[in-house]
Amino acid sequence: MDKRIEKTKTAIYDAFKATLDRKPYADITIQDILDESKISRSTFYSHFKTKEEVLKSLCSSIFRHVFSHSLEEEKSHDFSKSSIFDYKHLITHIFYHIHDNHEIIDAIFKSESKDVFLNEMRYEIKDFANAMVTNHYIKEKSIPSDLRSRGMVESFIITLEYWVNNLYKETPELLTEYFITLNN
Amino acid sequence: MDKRIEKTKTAIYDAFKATLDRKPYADITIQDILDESKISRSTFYSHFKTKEEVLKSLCSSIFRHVFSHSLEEEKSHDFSKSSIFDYKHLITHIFYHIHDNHEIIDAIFKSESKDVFLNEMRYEIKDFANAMVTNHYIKEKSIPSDLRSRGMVESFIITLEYWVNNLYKETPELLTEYFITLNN
DNA sequence: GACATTTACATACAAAATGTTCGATAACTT
DNA sequence: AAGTTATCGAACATTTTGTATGTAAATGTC
Repeated sequence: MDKRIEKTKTAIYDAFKATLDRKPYADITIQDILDESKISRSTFYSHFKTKEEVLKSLCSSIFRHVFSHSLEEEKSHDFSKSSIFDYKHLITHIFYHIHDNHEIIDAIFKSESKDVFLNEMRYEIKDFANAMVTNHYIKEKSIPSDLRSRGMVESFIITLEYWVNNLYKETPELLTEYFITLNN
Repeated sequence: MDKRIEKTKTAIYDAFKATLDRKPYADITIQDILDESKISRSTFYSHFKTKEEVLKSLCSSIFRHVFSHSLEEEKSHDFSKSSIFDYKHLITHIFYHIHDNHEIIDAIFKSESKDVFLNEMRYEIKDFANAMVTNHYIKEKSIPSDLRSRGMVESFIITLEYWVNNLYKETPELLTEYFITLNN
């Protein structure tokens, strides 16, 4: 990968973050990002089409870090054979690594871009939730399994939201307990 | 209230809905709304500042209808003394009246404006969830009560989402059962 | 280290969207 | 019927967007 591309992209990301600190997301224009990053207009458009694309790309890069680090620290990645305790560890790890990125996450949570961030997160943790449901809730017939796994995704989200709003006072371990409780 | 104001506002709402049918929300401009509604530019700005304001206003008008109708059909409005069965009836009513508005809701759910809609809904049902939690989950100490009620709000949302995506195949009564199950 | 390729840059530009102002006209309220 | 208020339409400056240049600089490859 060309170094210049990475340089340009991080410059755009940084400019976006900086602008997000002093302006609501809706008011941010591409022009703002150009001014802040000192990147030329034509260069910007050779990488992104819209500011939404910048935000999505930024969010997915955050999640790449969070999940790659979380999975690294898990010995077993074979979720088809894993127990509920493996999930607990994994989830706790995820909370830990989310905390590593709390600065940008705090900024995003204050803005209207929060929903874009959360939707990206829903997409990323969808498969985990499906695996958990199919491995541990098979017998339950009273509710469709995709609804159950959507509930699991949402439980994780609101637990995270609670944590962020509560200034990360709880430990990741306690947060995981909350998450488990929300899903019986 | 001046009739002209209502006329203008519904013209703007209708134009917004019509435009949403053929364009993604992000691409809609105020100019589009002006063209579609035949409302003059200066008139628009005397009512709304942005298209986001239009959307929010539209959403809250939908909820006003849904909830006012739902509450009308409930005999007891005193939630501090109501049982879990009263809530079941109320929730079922809400699902019924949501279905009455399914056309615009379907359009919104397909667009990026879905999040604005859902946030408006979260705000509207917050108090119900709080009431349900404080009346029926008092003893539970294993989880903060505001987290519990946030979970209740989100359970409602994903149940609704499931319904919409499933083309309203289930009855409101069954939906309510799903909702209850998601909250133990 | 020289070379071909890719990227970034500065600038310019047309088209579109935004937001505000104003006086004339029409519709509403009381 | 009179006075108030909303709409209209047109004009306008400003901002934003998106694209198209040719040139300079950085990069990866051999």
